[in-house]
This record gives sequence, C-alpha cells and structure tokens, in this order.
Amino acid sequence: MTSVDVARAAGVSQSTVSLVLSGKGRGRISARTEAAVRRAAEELGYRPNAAARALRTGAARSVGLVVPDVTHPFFGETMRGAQEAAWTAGYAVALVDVPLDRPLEAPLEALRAGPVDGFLYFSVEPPEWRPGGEQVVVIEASPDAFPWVRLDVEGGFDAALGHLRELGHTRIGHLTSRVPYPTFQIRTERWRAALVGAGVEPVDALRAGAGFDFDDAARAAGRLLDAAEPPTAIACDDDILAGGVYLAARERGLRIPEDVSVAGFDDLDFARVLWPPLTTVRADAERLGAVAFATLAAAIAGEELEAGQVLPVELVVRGSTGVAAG
Amino acid sequence: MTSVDVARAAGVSQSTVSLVLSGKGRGRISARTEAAVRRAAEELGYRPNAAARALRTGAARSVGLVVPDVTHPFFGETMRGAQEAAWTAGYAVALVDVPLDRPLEAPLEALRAGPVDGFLYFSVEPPEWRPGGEQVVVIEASPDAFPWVRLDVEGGFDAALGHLRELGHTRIGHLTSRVPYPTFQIRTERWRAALVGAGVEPVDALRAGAGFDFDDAARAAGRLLDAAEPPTAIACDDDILAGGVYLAARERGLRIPEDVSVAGFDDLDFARVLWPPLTTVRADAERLGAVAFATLAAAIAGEELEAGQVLPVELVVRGSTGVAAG
DNA sequence: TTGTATGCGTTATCAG
DNA sequence: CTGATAACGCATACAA
Repeated sequence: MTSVDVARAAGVSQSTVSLVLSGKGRGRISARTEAAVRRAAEELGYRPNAAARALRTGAARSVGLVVPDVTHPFFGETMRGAQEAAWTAGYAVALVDVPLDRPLEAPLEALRAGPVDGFLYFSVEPPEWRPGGEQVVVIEASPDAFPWVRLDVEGGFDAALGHLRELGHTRIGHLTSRVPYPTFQIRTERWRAALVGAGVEPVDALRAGAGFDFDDAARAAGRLLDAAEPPTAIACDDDILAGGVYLAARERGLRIPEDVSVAGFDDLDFARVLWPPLTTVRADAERLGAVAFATLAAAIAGEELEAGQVLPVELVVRGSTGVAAG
Repeated sequence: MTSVDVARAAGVSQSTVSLVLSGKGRGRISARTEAAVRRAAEELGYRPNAAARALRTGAARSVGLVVPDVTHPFFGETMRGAQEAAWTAGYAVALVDVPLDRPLEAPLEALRAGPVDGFLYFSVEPPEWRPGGEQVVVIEASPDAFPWVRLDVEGGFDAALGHLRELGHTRIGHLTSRVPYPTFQIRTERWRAALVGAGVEPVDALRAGAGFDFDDAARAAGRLLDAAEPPTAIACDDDILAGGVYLAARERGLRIPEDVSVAGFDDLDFARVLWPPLTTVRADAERLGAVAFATLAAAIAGEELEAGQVLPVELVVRGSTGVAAG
C-alpha cells in the first residue's frame, strides 16, 4: 500500500498523490483530480510510510522524553503534559527512563540515529556533546547552553520557609535530594538564607540527603530527628521525602505537627491522603511538560526563542505544619 | 556522516561498510579490511540512519506503549519494566497516554504508519482492526485475539477477601473501578463469591464504583459508609481507591481498622506511608512490563508463543485490617 | 494543471 | 573477499 498504488487507482502519477495529500497542491491541482486521489487513498486505506518520509525530509516528527524515574508521579504528570502537547502537534514521543546513577549515553545513542528530532530532558543533565542536529530543551536542570523551562523554586521554597517562620520555627531542618541538581541547590540556598535570617546557624546536623524513596527518606529524616538538638520543622525538597519524615516520626512516636512540622514540595496526589494532610508547594507539572514541548517544537521549527521560562508555584497550607512547640 | 563517508575514509566500498557493521561480513571480509572500516566509523562518529534502515528493512525496532494514565504509579512501574527490557533488546519505546474516555484511534494512527513494529496495550482495549502487520500484546485487558499477560487477580483478591473473612468480616464492601475491564470484573466476581460464601447477599449497597483519583474514590467510599447497614470492611480494586476510603473515613470520624477495615491492591509505594499502613496485594508491575515486552518481541520475531501468561501476586497484611467490630 | 526524474542512506543481491 | 547496483517509499525541482 504505497503512494504508487494510490496513484494507479486514481489514474494519476505518484507525484500528484504526494502533492495532494501533503496539501501542497493547493491551487495547482484540479478539484477533480484532488477528489479522485483522496477517494482512492481513503478506499485503499493508504497511510504514508513514516520511514520513507523521514528519510526524504530528514525530520522524524518525534521527540525523545528523558526522565530519571517514570514511576515518580511528578514526572508522570510532566510526561502527560508533554506527550499530550506533542500528539496534538503531530509528534510522537519516545520514552527514555534513565535512573540517575546510570549512564545516559547508551539508550540515547539509539535515538540519535534519526528517529528523533529533539530531546526533552526532565531533571536530567543532557550530555555535553551534540553531534547530531537535534534540539534540546532542559526542564528543571542546568540551564547552560540549552533553552530551559523550570518552576519558580525560589518563590515556592521561600513561601514554605516563610510560612514555617511565621509559625515561630527557627530551627528548621532541610531534607534534601541527594541529586546535585540546580533545582535542589536553589532550595538549599534559600534554606540557608532563611535560617540565617532567623538567627540560626545552618549547620550540617540540620540537613540530610536522601533519594526519592520513602525508606531512604525515612532513614535520613531519622538522622535529623535523632540529633541532639532536633529541628522543630523540616522543609523537604519533595513530597516523597516528606513522606519519609512521616515514617520516621511515626517510628519515634513523634506527632506531626505538634512535635515536628513538615512541609513538602510538588503537591503530589497522595499528599492529601496522608495524616495529617501535607503542607506543600503546588506545581503544575502538566503545564511544565506542555510548555517544555512547545519550546522544543519552536526550536525544531528554527524559531527564535527566549532562553528560559519560569512557571509559578503556590504554597498550599494543610495540617502538617503548626506553631513551634515551646 | 553516512556509510559512504566511512567507506571513503576506509578506502573501501559502501557495501563493505554495511557488511562489516552489520556483522554479516563474518568470514567474508578480511580482518584487515574489517579493522579499517571499524576504525573509520569510530573516528568519524558514524551512526547508521534509522529512517533509511527502517525503510529498507521494513522494521523500526521500536514498540508503542499504550497506557491509560501515565501518572498512575502502577503504570509507571510497568512502563519502566517494559522500557528497560525494550532498550536492552535494542528497541525504542514510543509512549501513548490515552485517557480511557478518549478515542484511541487518533494517536495510534500516527504510529501505525511504520515507526512502530508492535504495540503493548496496558489496561487498554486494543482497537478491533489490525490493518498493518503490527503485533499486539495486551496486559491486564481482554485476552481475546491477542497474546496477553496479566496478574493472578483471582488469587490476589481471594487472598484479601479470605484474610478479611478470617478476621470475622462478613459484610464486606467492594470499592470498584468504574472501568469495565476484565481485570476488575474478576475482582467483582470473587467478591460476590466470597460474600455468598459468608452467607451475605452481595447487594448493590455494598458496591460503589469510582475513577482512579482520591476525590472520586472518597465520594464513592462515602456512599458505602453512609449506608443504613455499612460494611465493616472494604476491599478495593486498587490502592488509590483505598486511599479514598481513608479520606472518607477521616471525614466521618471513623477509625481504620477499628470501625472499618480496608484492603487495597497493587502495593503502591504510598501504601506504607498511610496511617495505618495499608493491607494490600503486592504485584510486581515492573516484571509485568518486562514479560509483556518479551512476549511482544517474540511475536515480532515471528516466534511461536503461549497464548497467555499469569503472574503471581502476594497478600501483604499491614495495619488497615483488623477484627470485625461487634 | 500534471507528469518525469532524482535522491535521501540503507541493505542485499549478484558479479567479479 | 569485495564492489557495483538495485530497490525501499516519499518529496520535490523541473519539464511539459
């Protein structure tokens, strides 16, 4: 079933078929011929061969989506936003899930061979080289060298920290991601600033790093809570980490928020189901993904674009934060 | 950067390059020539053009992954398993997120044009037609007509129900998915059977359906709990639905498990962070995905394969289930 | 307004 | 053992 078959059925040449179906025949092909071609294509169930088209045009109309953890709900939402935007723009989406502790190169290698016109890196640092002509947009990662989209992490974390300070907390702990990415480094900076502002030394005993799983986060939170002078509140880089604090507090018989306040980041769905419901910073992950794709599409189309975009976030106060004890 | 460039650099013909790099030169190409070709390819950073190869061979070495909800952690894990298996087999993975209330055809149409050699349908009913020669494997959906992989839902749900009955529960409610898929219909059948076995009529007042989000699940659970004769335990089709029961119970001042026991299905990560931790049925979603891909790969390779596979699950008893009150 | 001819980069057949 | 050469299906410059 190729354009040649359609041409034969419609009694025209192959190039006419191509012209008609690509829409580039506008005004050059007679209405009758056009109708005949369309009908033949329809009847035969013709669909253009993507490989041939890609070979000929040099564009695959598909983009690669690189995420560090498909199972993290935040990425799930971001992926949904990106993939929905991509599909409506006629782009397919290739998924690449690369755990951060594994080399990127291998899986990407395959895609760089042509199946993909560009990459969306979600919280993953793109490799240095750019051998092919693929476009790249980074989301929540280092903005150097590539167009980027990110959340207003400063504003969000400041809001959470400010909320905690208003409740009288000064010894605020920070449960941080072990991934050394800018988005998390920003959080650490704001945390330091907030503590200094509160007249408290941002000592290492008030910080602990963990991966994005509840058990690891619980262990790290435990170290914070077991310290000689434990924090009265813990600001977390992420809701998953905050979940770890719940686990650690529970093990130690500590009540939230009476004994320790907890604030998260992302507003994942499960945050509301926790008890008490988690105070967190809401981010529109789906929009983040959609904007990222739009940026990439513009780059692929060769359009001029702003270097970066910052999306707003919003503090959501729920039950896990309360006035500082004593 | 094409094979022609490599040929020129190595001082051989283009077809020799192809032979060497595809490994089909085994024993026909001299070691010296082979080395020269490989070195030239290496130095030039040559990588075969995927579109050209796909056009020539008719195989894209990529598969489509169709899921109803990328943000659901269960699909996240399944996708991870499938995509990891795919990458190690040299296949790329195209992601298609199709909410169940939306038509499948549009997004699939694009992929059927050739970029994809086969489809993995996760909890999505594949469309009837199979115009192209793509292979299809269905996961947790109707097994008719296609090879399938699924979880031992019967065994898992029976275990949960049996556990509840051992605790003395007879009026067991069922919070079910609104999606009319076999995997959920099976749960409903087992629930009916269990109630009948306990001498209780499986009336409609003991059943409620919801979508996979906490709010909707909470509303449905509320209807169960507000009934004249509410259930003393609720078996849920899924952990998200179980989360809804937590929300509904909390709103009504009911304690889990003292006033109502709750059992989930899937063992999503957040199940342990709930309070009390959720009793649920653990499913190895990652393996499900990996097995599904392996099945699809076999089908693409034209191998004979067993019609279906059932993967085991395991009951995990935690704090959300207790002895029946009264 | 339509048709002819060409090439995109590969693989694979067939001579040499 | 290696090199011409012919497709694969499409888009497009150019000719008619």
